[in-house]
Amino acid sequence: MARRPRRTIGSLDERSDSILRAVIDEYVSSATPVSSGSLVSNYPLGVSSATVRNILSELEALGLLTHPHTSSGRVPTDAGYRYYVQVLADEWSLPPVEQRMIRHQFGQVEFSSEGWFRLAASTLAANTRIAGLATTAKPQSARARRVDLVTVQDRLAMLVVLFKEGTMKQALQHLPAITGQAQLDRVASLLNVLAVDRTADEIDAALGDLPRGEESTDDMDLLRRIGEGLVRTMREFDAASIDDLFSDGLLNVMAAPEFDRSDKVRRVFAALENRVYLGSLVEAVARAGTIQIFIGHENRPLEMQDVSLVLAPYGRIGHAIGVVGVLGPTRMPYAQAIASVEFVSGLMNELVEHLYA
Amino acid sequence: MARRPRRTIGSLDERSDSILRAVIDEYVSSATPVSSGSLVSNYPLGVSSATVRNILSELEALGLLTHPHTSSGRVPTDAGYRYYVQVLADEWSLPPVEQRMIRHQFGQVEFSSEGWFRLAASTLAANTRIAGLATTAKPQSARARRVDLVTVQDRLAMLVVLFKEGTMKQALQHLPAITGQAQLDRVASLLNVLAVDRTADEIDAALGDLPRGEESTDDMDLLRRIGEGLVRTMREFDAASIDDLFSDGLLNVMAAPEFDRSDKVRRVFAALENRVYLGSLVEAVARAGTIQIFIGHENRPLEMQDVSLVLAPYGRIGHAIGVVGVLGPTRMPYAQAIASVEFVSGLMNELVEHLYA
DNA sequence: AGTTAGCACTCTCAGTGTGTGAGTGCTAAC
DNA sequence: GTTAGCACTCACACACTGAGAGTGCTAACT
Repeated sequence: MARRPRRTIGSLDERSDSILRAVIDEYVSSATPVSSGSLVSNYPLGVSSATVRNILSELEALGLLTHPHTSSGRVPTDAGYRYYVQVLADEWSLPPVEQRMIRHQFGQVEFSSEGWFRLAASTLAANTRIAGLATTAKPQSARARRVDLVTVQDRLAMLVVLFKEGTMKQALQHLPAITGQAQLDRVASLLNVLAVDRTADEIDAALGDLPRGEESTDDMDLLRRIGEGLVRTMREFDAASIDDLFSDGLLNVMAAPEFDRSDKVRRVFAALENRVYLGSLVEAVARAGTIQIFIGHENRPLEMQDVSLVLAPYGRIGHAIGVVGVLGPTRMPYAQAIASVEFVSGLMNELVEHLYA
Repeated sequence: MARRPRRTIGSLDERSDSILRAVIDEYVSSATPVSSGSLVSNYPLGVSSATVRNILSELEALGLLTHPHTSSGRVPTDAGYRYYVQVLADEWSLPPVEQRMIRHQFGQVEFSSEGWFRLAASTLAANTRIAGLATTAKPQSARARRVDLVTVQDRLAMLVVLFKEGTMKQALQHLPAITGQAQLDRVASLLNVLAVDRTADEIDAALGDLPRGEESTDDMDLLRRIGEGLVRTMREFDAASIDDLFSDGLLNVMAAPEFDRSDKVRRVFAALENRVYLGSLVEAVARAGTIQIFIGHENRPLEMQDVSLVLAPYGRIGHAIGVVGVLGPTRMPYAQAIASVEFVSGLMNELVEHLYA
């Protein structure tokens, strides 16, 4: 042990590193506990299985590996994966062929409000063989780009808000009196003057500044009323940390042997349906401004503790931000996942940049 | 056998009916093969288990029941369920308390493009303990209610189409030259004159009728170009038989014992992700104009052959039609499912009627 | 000292019996 | 036509077994 540098958590000697890397690579691809013997025969370690065993038990003492039972091979712990992504996996990058292919696909798809997000999710799923996720780009405080009013019934109108970031919302508006499309058009153009390029708070303020009192006309009343509806709609939009979530390849995850029984799968799905935790992750990623990895027990909710997520933000800091990433069993190909997610988020960045330059 | 009326498929005698009903009810709630003994002790049949056994084997000979193995109880076949929904289950209806509760919930929710559909799906899921489904109401040939053009970049505009039925689509439009919002507004109002209340084909025809040749102005060129984009967008919308599909309670289905292994669940999910078959079902239901039930092997795709669907249309025939329904294991509470689906589809009918009167 | 061969030990896993209980189908009596 | 009685079948749970994989330890080697 004197010939090798001393090891502490966060910095093992080179040989331990390469053995840990080998264990994880092997386990990720085989999904079965890996034995000392299989390591020496499949990896150029240059030592015997006995030596490997010694090191394996050191790694186990450090908490990076475990033992399902006495006579079985080693399995990485969450801490092992964490060390792997932190120290061992920072070199990998997506092969240029794949990069070109993905770029090409993104070039193909027409923008259609969802097209890119679906594509991002499905690209990630196809590339990593686990689940791909993508959220729409959402600003902290959305700005209106255009507001429209359309009659639905005598006293019912549809308010359509198109945001600067490309998404839109619609809401029904009850009207105090029978109102024709002509009047709605007038009010809509007033509302546009008031609202375009503004946030909910700014529109609210502008509404307050409107002349009040005697000279108030029908149009003015309606403007105020619908303006309030607009502010409410925009505030609702602002409040959510995820606007829309696209996923693809959940079937890949279900196919993993760790999810052979459906109750395991169910837990993951339950977690995905409850947007609260995902929202908090998205916020964390947006705040960090860079790729983040959440491994197994690092996830708060019990039902997410045997999955890992790799998430990266895209968009413009301070403006609209969305997140793309993958979700899979803790036993996932982290290096590849990281590379893919980083590449796709970079691509999404370019697209956003290009579209809203 | 002389005292009882003769039995053929489609009309059993009363006692056989009630025993079949008992078998199915029992199996639906217990999920285990039901024995002659459990029937006599849980249902007021008034005969001994031996007699029940005789009838059970008759029902089996008719193909309505099976035997997993010699010494086990009976399990309904798909044909058994079919007989059940056709002959035995036509009396059940939703208790008034539930009806009021559901009505109330629908009253609560603001219309927000998706609200009702989500609610329909989740109501059905909650009520039947299986998965609820709802598609948006989609016309065969959509009519535009309003068209909008918004600048995105110098040579890029967003075309927003709001349909009469409440849904909307957006698509990017490349422009031949740098174009300001003012010009886009002019073109949009021309386009509205041309397009409002018209179908894709009608708009296409109207575009053809536009004056051609020398006097063509910038606006006219743009109008033609964007009009074509509009027609394309509308035709795409028309082509799909499902616009949007909302589901809730898939977790309920996963919890069923028949889906304990995740590969079974996977098949169902795969089937749901592939919209083609679902689209064909939706079309069948819309064509029939009334509730339709698809049991197990009656479903074409292999991966759907151990689930059943109960689907009912809503909307206005000839106009927009959507579908609500449930999906669950073939072992589902059909009577309750039928009642719930019929009630919710009725409710959706009212809402549509009210909104687009 | 670090490394390695050898070996005993442990534990899973697949295969095999075995007994029990549930549930049927048949038969003969009612 | 119905039913009690009974033989028969079969899944299931349990225990046992041997084989194989893989470890941890020890003693020898470099």
